[in-house]
Amino acid sequence: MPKANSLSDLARHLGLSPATVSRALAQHDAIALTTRKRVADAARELGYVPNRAAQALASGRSGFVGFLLPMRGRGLADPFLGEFVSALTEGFAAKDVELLLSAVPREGSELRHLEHLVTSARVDGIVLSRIEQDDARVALLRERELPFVTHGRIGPDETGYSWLDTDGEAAFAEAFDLLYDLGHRRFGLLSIDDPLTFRTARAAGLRGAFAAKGDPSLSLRQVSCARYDSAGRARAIADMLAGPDRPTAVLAIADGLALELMAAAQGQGVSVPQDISVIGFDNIPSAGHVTPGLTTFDASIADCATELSAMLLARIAAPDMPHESRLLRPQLVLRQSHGEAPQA
Amino acid sequence: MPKANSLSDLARHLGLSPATVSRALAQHDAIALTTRKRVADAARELGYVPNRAAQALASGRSGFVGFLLPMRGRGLADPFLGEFVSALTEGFAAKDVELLLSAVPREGSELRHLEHLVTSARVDGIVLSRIEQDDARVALLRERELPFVTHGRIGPDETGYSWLDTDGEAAFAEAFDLLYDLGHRRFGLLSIDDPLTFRTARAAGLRGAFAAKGDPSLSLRQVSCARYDSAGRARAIADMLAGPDRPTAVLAIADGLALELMAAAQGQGVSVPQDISVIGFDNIPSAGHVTPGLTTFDASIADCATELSAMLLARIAAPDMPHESRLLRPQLVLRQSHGEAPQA
DNA sequence: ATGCTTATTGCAAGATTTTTCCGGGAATGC
DNA sequence: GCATTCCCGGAAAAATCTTGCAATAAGCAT
Repeated sequence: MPKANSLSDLARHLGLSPATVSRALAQHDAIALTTRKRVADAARELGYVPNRAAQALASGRSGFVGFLLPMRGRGLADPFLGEFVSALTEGFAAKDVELLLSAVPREGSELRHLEHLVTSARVDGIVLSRIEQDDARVALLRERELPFVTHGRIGPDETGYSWLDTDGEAAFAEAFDLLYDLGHRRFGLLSIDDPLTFRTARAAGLRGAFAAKGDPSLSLRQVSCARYDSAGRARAIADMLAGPDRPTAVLAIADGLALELMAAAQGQGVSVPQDISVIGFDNIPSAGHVTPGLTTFDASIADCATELSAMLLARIAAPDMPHESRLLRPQLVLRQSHGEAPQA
Repeated sequence: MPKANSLSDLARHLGLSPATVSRALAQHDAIALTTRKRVADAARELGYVPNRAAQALASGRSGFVGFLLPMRGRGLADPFLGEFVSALTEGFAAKDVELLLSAVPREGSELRHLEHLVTSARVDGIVLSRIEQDDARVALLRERELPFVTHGRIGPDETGYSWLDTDGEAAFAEAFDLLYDLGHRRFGLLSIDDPLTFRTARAAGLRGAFAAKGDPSLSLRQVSCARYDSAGRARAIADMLAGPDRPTAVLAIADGLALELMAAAQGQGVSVPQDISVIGFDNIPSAGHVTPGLTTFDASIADCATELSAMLLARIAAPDMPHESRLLRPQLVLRQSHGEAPQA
């Protein structure tokens, strides 16, 4: 069995021009159906597979979508990164698009890196996550007119780009109400310093629900720390648990923090949930494995990724369509880390 | 500031030929150092970034490395996938190579998919994992002479390709000896049905150590299940725990199984480690979060990935070098899921 | 027959870079 | 001063596919 390695090989073998073969394989309807079939059969027979680089150069479409991976060293990968990229990859595969992982160097500007990625024409679109206030990456991509979607959004009512977000505001309000109804009055919010917008939304949700009660006996202790600084986290957690008037209910911005808080509390004889209730966010696998199980919100990261991939494919196919957005309501997973407020 | 979008733009601007500019940017020593510097400065100034597709077409190098991602649906991604691809991505980034994630469709041959990937010239190399007995993918890549490295190996003494593996044989022998010294005599091996070679190696390690004792009071109960069938796993675990002569020490081929076994045991009033000792493999995050903490082996997946990326880059740079291999000794992480054998 | 559609296919020009081959100028040695 | 060597840089080909436009063939009405 001979092999056809290039389009012209295949064309010669069929007695057709390369142009016709190219269009036949792409299912152009300018090509007779019988010809298309003949070409497809021959291609399969001869094991012809188009060269992606040539395709990209000629068509201006690379067939890749980019995702930026910030480098931060051992054990600091997002716990749901695997699930997220898996679902993205699968979503794109339906349209024969592949996911390109691009490492953002530890020091050096992520924006520069993104610009490089875009101008090298390596990708037809970008999935952006970890959205910040005034995110310069969003501005760059809009200016360059490269299709992109974001996981998270800058402000509450964005219409200038396509985004998907989990409704952290509603979630934290729901958590507050749940705990309030269980008698809690001294609340804590364990947050992060990074200017990621999900932090703001969740905090706003909590504060909104808090203010809505108009209950003068309510108090809120807010503590935050740098996300990837374990000493800083320990300090923040210690602050949260310090003093006789420490909160009886703590909302943590992410499960990782919630788990560390639970461990620290138990380490100093404060038991969960009898003395302190803890609610997290994300529902990472460990949340179900600790004792007591961590009550948290499931943001169904894989569904987000699937949805994002569909949104991005749509934008790539029709860049001038109006922007879409989706706000997903995270699901409260009730486990054992919350309970009634302790008697004063 | 003008923009140079193509090599000829830049060349025109500099009054040089595209050829010279190309070579200058690639640091060929046929180009005067002063010229190289002048070109580099102009490129930075004008924001020139080479088009990757054109580069790939002309040079035959895509600048991408492929990794196959089997699709199996929600929540079934490997728990260390995130860490693995993160470290791979970072390792490749040093040489400006990016990682391409290619989704292997749920049904449909992985081999066909791989062949397609290779003949489309999308990637300069491949990282292969989940190595099986007589793995056809290895054979294919060798035949096609595409650089690749494997995480795992087919047989004990492979020299026909470059591999990196964790020494599961030594690890399981070590675990056996540890438990034997704690007085255990009735052993269990909880394994998987899939013909992945790490299964064989770990089982061999256990059986070798077992046989080496020559102790007639020793017994071994072996149970296995399909990896992604939760009913099957439950059945296997039930079998493992059934009967009055159930093992007092179980080695699980992977942490996921170990955790489920622990939960099942505790669910039926068998306490860990008083009644039964459990040791896993992989050290996934949850292993440290469960109660009691799971004693397991840390295969330091990120180190493996870093090493693999270096090996593959070396092969791509010099495809005719002799093959390398690395056998990494996993580290036993002592937690609380193992202990002395119960009194008979 | 003639002319007009319509349906198919082919030609040639890109798309952008790398790479091979080669000419010309400068430096070197005698 | 002449031949030889050494560098440097230019022209053109090569890599493979897509696409706009031209061309051919076939079909049909007049």
